[in-house]
Amino acid sequence: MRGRKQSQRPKKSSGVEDAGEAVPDPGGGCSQSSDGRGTLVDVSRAAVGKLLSRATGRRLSGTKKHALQPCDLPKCKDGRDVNSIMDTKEMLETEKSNENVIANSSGDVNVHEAQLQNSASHVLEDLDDSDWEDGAAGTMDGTGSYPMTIEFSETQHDSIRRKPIRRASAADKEIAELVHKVHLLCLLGRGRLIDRACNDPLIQSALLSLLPIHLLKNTPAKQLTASSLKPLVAWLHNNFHVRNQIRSEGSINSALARALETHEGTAEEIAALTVVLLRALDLTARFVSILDVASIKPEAERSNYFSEGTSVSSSNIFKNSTLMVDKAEQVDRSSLTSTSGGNCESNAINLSGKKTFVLDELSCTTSSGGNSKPDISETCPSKNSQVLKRKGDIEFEMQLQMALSATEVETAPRNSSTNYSNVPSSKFPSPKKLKRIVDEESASSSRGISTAVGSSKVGSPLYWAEVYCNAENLTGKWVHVDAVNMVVDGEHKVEDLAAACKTSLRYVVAFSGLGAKDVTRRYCMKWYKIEKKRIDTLWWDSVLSPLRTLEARATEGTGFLENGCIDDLMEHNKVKMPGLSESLKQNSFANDGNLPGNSDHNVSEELDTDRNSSLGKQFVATKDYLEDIELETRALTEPLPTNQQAYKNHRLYALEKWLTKYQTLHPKGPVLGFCSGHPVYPRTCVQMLQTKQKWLREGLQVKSNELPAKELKRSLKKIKVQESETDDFDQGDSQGVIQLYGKWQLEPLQLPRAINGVVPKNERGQVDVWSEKCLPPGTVHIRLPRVFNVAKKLEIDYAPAMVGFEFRNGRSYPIYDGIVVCSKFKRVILEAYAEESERREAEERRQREKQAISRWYQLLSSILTRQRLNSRYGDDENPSQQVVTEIRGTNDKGNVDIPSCKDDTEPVECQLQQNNVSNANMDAPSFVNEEDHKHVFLLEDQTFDEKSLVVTKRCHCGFSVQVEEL
DNA sequence: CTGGAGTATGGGACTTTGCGGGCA
DNA sequence: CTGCCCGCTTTGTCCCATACTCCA
Repeated sequence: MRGRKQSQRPKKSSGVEDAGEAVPDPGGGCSQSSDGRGTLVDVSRAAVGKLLSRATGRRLSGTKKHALQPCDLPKCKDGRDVNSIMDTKEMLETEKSNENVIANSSGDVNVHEAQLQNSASHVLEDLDDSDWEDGAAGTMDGTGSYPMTIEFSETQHDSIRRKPIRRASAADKEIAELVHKVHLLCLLGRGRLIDRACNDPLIQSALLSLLPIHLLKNTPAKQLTASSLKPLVAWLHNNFHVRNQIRSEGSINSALARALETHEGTAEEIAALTVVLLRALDLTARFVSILDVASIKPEAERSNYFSEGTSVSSSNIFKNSTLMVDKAEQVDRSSLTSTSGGNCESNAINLSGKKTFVLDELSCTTSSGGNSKPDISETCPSKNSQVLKRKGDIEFEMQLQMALSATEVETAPRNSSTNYSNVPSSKFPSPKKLKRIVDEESASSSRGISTAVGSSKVGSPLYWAEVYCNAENLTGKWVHVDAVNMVVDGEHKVEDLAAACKTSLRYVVAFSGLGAKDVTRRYCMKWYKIEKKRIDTLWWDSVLSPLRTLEARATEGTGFLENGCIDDLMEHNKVKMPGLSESLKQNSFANDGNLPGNSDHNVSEELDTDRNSSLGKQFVATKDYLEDIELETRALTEPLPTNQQAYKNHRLYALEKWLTKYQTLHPKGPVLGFCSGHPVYPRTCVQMLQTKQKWLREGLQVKSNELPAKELKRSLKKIKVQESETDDFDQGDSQGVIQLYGKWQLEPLQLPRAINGVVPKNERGQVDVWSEKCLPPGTVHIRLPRVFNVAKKLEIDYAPAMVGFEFRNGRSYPIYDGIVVCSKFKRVILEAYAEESERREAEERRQREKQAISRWYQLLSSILTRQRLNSRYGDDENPSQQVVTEIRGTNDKGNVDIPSCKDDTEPVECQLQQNNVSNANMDAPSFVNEEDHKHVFLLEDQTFDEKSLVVTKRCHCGFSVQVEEL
């Protein structure tokens, strides 16, 4: 039924969604496979195309409407959109070059990465083709001050006037989602790059050589605990400081090398160095990053955009950029040291969105070999998303440019003020303290220095390391290590701290072995808050699945775990959910990588195989698997939210007041707690209700003596309609309510059996075949066209099969497909149908042949007639030649007869017909010169072929005509 | 500042069992 | 005359999710 509807209902949105639909379960949560990957590529391609077309579309419309006002708002909007493409382009370019670096790393991943590269290059081509000059016209001025001023006042006015804010359309949402996805992919690529750099033996040994000997000796490789890491982290923290400026030369490896040299680096570099050190000490370590991506929703940004519009300094992105550039050049020129200065300048000057900017940017990146890219990507998490959150998707266009200049010019100095490295002994600052810092910064930014980029996110933890401590937790545990902030094992602090810095932990990803794993659960306690901000799980899983395999392989090193240890582990993790322990155990032995109800799980088949091979008395627990258990445990033991709205779609808990019409609580308990006085029930108690009819379609019927679980009042309008139609007021009560039943009130559908070859039918004399389950026992559904004729002929009882409805003209019409008959007649009917269709085909063939013959006859007759007329009246020099040409012409044009003849199953006949023509042609030359010749077909010259029923008539001149007797 | 309640709105799901004319 | 085939034409309502406003 559902399938039918989907196919019949015209899809309102297309493109990506359609592409997605073509994918049967892309990644499939647990069954990610090669086809999933392939379609991912398709989807990505379609998406990029869509993004571009949309951007182009917007641009065009903007130009059309406001061709006379180059400086007004739509024009700006127009320009921004161009910029948005530029950013996409850059991001894709980043990804592209990133992937080039790691091109040989992994087979599977590279398949879709290669495709991504392709799409990236398509994008680039397209971008280069588009006319940039047009879009840049409004903001051409390098100084930007004069046109900008006018712009602002207009813009602001406009934004106020346009008070009724247009809600984000489906297309807007789609674009935001696409941007979100692309951004995610880029950040994933970035993380992999860093991870790869952390494996550089040169850097590792260099760092190791700096390590004091006592630390080297005192760090146990075995029996590692979180506390034993503290001296190491303290050493790192004290010896490496967060640097004020960002260098833009060299690869990540060289950046790390330089950080080693200067004992300074970005937060990212220091986190990376932590990983380097830990790996150098032969510990299992990962690089962890918050992927602080562009928002998945356009609306929030939009609304913020307008609400913040009251602040002049932040109302307009162009103003921001202009301001930033001006200030940057005036104030912070001094901070632009050697290499970064040049880069920044070129970006800043061109910020207004000209083509030259992109070219500069690209040339920079290519010439420096991906060197400036680290800076781009690095600033993405901390800076760009903030822009997005505050300004909406129109800001996305500018984010990379702005991030670049802001990072180099503004953020770095600001970093210094909030930098904990300046206060080596400081621990994590309290959230309040951070907020204050943030506030101060916002204040300062509103005074004119860049407000554009993510100022409030400064100080947020974005990068850290995880070390596998095998002596923790019985089974070992991944321990959070943040050398920048000198925190070890502070996973629970990350969320609050990030929240204080307005960063949400939507995606926390751990990188290792060029792979990646989503470990958000470890750091995020309030999952319900981030769930809606995350991309569709299927997509994310399918993206991560190859990376997960790599990650698991890299951190492999199985620990043997006795059976009972699972219980210990459960106890340790304070599992409150009944059944989880059991299911986990079962799963571990069934080697099913997917835990119940956990869509985040995607343990690759390979790993499953590994586990299979080592099944025995002991079950082998990989780190990966143990971590899965840990994360799943967290997922199932989420604390109760404190606000009611969080229960609306909470995956674990429910409040009765937030249930929908068709939901109820059954059983109504246990009560897990209270929220604002409302009892909290487990989500598992929420049951879907349906009407009897709906359940019928699923092959279920309501048990006798069951009262409706819920009754809904019908809408007044419908009741009125019914009453006016039926004029029947007796049933008042039952008409006024819709009776709903739950699954626990149902039993399998028991339809009356077919008896004596008679199909039980409904009141309309048909059978509603919503699914196979709805067939009366002892009957079959034969879906063949016109099969009812056969049944009728054989006098077998049948019922038309109604398979669904079609909606046209505002009305619904039943769709019939085939018939329902008793099973015992199936064979007979099929045989008869085969015979009948054969007969029918033969009949059709005969008809076609007959028609072909008649047409040939007509053709030849007309040829003869024409020839006769020509020879009698015509003054053409070469009449017969004309005939021949005409015949040819007719053939060339593909006259109905010939092609249809070809299509037929009768090539012989076709051949014959064509031969007739050619005969005429061949014979023609013999009389060509005899202009006045009249053909005379004497009876004695005539031959008759009995087989083909062809009469060949011959003239003494040699001309012959073959005529088939009809 | 946060959260609850109420309201507005976009968008998706659901709706649900002919009829008349031409032609063989 | 009968039975079959084809084309007609493209709704309207309700509900849910979400965002916004107001207020405590």
